[in-house]
Amino acid sequence: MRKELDKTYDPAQVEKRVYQFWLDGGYFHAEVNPEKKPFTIVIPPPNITGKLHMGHALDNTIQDILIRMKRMQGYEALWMPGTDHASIATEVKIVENMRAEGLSKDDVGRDGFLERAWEWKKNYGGTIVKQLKTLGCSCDWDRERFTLDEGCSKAVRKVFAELYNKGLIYRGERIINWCPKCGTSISDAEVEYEDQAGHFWHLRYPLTDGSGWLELATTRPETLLGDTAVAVNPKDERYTSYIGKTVTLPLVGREIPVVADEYVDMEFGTGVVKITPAHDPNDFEVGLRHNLPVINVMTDDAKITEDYPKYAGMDRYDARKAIVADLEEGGFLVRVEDHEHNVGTCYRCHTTVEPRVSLQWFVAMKELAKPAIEAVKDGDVRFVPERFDKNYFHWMENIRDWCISRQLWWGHRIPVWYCDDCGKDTLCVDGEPKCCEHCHSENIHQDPDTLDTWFSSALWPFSTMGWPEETPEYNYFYPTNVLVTGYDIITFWVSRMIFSALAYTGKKPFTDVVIHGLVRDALGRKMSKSLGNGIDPLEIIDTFGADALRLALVTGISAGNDTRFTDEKVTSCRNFANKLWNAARFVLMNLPEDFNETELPEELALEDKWLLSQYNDLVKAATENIENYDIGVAEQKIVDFIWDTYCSWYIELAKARLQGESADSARRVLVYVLTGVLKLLHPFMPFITEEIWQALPHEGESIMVAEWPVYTEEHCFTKEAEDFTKVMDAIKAIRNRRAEMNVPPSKKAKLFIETDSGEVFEQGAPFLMKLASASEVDINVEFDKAGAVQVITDAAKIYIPMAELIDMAKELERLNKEKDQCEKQASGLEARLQNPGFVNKAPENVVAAERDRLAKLKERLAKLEESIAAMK
RNA sequence: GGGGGCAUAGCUCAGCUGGUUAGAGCACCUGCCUUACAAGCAGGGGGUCAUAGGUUCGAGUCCUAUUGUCCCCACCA
Repeated sequence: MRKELDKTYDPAQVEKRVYQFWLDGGYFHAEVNPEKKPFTIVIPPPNITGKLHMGHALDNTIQDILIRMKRMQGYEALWMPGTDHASIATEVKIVENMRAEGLSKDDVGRDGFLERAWEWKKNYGGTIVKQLKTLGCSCDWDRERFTLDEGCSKAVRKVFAELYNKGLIYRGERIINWCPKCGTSISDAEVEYEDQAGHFWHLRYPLTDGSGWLELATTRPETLLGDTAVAVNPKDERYTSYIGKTVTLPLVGREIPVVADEYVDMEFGTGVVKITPAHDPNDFEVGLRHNLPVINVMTDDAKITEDYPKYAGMDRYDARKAIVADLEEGGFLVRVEDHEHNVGTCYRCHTTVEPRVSLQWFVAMKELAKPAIEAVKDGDVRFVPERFDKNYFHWMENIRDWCISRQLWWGHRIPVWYCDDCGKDTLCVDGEPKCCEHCHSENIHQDPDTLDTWFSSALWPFSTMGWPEETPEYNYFYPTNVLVTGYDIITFWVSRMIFSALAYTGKKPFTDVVIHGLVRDALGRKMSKSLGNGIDPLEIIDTFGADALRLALVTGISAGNDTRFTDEKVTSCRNFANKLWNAARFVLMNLPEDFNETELPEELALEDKWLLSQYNDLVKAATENIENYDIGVAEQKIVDFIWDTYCSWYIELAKARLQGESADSARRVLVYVLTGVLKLLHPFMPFITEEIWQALPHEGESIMVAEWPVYTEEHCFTKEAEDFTKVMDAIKAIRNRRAEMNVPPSKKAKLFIETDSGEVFEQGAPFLMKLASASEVDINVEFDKAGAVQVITDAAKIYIPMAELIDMAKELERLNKEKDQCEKQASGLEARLQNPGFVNKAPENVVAAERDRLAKLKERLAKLEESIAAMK
């Protein structure tokens, strides 16, 4: 007996089972296969600290849609999964956990800490992977990778060594962004700026020679302790005479020079700037130009150093208060203004960063950026939508050296050892060096720092393929085809993958970069922890099913634009799943037990050809849309086809046939087209489509590996489709009229049709009876037209004898109104067609279409006039 | 300061290289338990496509300016 489906689709009892079925079948696994063309996507590796949020859900749904379609199209489709060790995020988490036990990093030591971190990774690192599985992602889990696993680490060390040997990685004292809370440097990209209300303190610094003072303004008075100069613009005549003199630093008493530097904006403030090279990036530059000393006044946790006993140990903000008070007392404070300014904060913890001079490792970016810019300019790597290349160029063209060392323990340790005797570096990418390679001293120690997380994610597209080895996977699957990610991560990750890939593999990492927007809440707000407006995808899956969630996420999306997630959307997607489910139930209920046909019948009826024609067009359009990454458009077309074309029309049409002679061929068409649209829908809604496909007559093991439908000339039934549209138009027009007159469907009425397409309407008669409440259909026969309702379409004039229901005056009014509209349109068209500009310059097909339209309008007008005349 | 997005029905959004009468979903109104589905069916109302110019035979679509709004980058202390 054929499997009975429940009346309502219940995703909960389907999804787990189906996913396991796929896993058991090994359908997600891709292998090097010279017979097939490869298609590869690498997953943006989620952080092991992460929980699946809507952003992941969208990102991975899009990837799954692409990879599932390509797999069905016969590509060897690899979706490479994995996770990111997320140095700061994870380390912060471990530290928090330890704090709960009353322990600090120093208490447990480096090895003890790493042990805990790996333990944590073991316990929780897989959470997000499990969650991706509930979403239905068809990743090749056999190949799952981790940025800190042996292979990735090897790639990291290899790259470090290459850059180091080329002199592109260097160690130096630079001003960097320091997060006092995380206790580490962070790169420029990791700084987020936010507006904060602050103050502008106007101070005066007395000239050492006692000839007066210079007034300047600052937003950070506490950095005064580290001032090593005061600067003015060389062109500023007000201050020319001061250049070369010295001022005495208030509270500190240090004598510091007045220097001239272009950097100073004469228009801003007083035109005098205090220079603190150790705590401001611009001041640092000024300091370099004028050979100024760099005086660091703060500790790692942003407290004042011991060098200033009065303020030592004070937090930078407490020190600010104390210093301002002292300045005021000393008569150095002129006035205080309110001042709104942008301050940099740590992207992980949002603590205000402290610019700080320290010894760090950097990657020299200028040279690496060049080919990366070229690759996008030449179109080797393509952003979708294109406009994001502007962001990319801007970033790449103005790039500064990348600070890659982090004062953290969780990550790839810098493979450099320092000699305690000669002071030189020894690089070692394989294990530990025995001695210093310069003086052979055994007194060496490894750099304690680790690398920026993004250093390893930058290698992800090829480190996961086995690089630096030339593995079969690397040769076959790399470069990858598509990268799918949000616009918020272009600079962090995408740009770094591009330059890394070009520099180390000599190949681009991927061809297309598909950018999607953010998933916002129903009010258009960013989902955030602090607002508490986040929607948990797992809860949505529990309530509505993974398919509904996936469909809701891609409904109406367009590349690069944000989308809103609303209850209504996911509800209607769930409803769609149910609709499809019931359509399938209907088809199955009408299949005899021994029915196993998957092919079309020899003889196709008019409506079959119409449906196949529509379906054929859908196949072409949807495939092209997905290939062009117009996921939202493809989704809409497929859903519309299923709901409207297939369910509302064809199933209803089929009902008129299923009891009769052509039942068998109707069944075959139903099954054929349903199977086809299930395939088209499968990338979007993998679970329900598999469940239904299995219940239908089918060949093969799983819809996942069934053949993707292809457009075929054979099913271009243009003429038949057009003919059948005439019948549909008539049905719609009749329904419309009956609804307007409030005639219930139960009240059947005779139809008299006058038409030039008699044969078409003969074939359509059963459908007029079923769908337009006709009791009988007479075509082109004589009858008494008096008192009949008249329905006019392009192809026919239909009379419904319902004298008792008609208000003749109203009927006449309606006909006149319709006539007026027709005339208006016709005269507009005529004007256009008489315009020589239009006729001569517009393309032929456009002109022809307009002519055709006018002809149809005129026919219709004639019918209307005739009807009006008859009523008088 | 530089760059970019968006502005279309009450709401959320589609609308590809300019070409019929601008679409969908939700909401709203009317009528239906029509034997797959009330998570459904049939029908309906509702838009001077932000504003002002321009290019064109033809503009929601291209150009310029304006307004509003959001974002990214820079960071004048």
